[in-house]
Amino acid sequence: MKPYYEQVYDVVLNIPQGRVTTYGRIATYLGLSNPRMVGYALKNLPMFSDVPAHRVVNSSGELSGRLNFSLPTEMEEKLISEGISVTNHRILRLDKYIWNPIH
DNA sequence: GGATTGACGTCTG
DNA sequence: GCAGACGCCAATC
Repeated sequence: MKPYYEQVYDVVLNIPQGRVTTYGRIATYLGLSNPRMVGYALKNLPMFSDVPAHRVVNSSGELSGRLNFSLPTEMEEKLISEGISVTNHRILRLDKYIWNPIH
């Protein structure tokens, strides 16, 4: 069994382009009792990694973790370049872009 | 080893 | 819809 944070990475890596998911969904999918663990795992994310952490937002669709990125502005641009409407650090039509890990 | 903090979510009022 | 309280686990001090 992988450490919980590696499972988080694995789920995030499976998020298709142009789609996003929430901390709670990842936590529920992995059986984590606390969604906060997902955020902690992403916080511990190595700087040189291919994990698209910018596709993970909170339940409101807000980019709550953008300040933790080395380049917060680039994070928004990535989402926009993937076809996701982002305004005021928030995703519009979140229910349209939301993605379930189970799939 | 106790207290604090944190990319959060859900329940209540 | 918004604000406050609680929960839950891991890392850090």
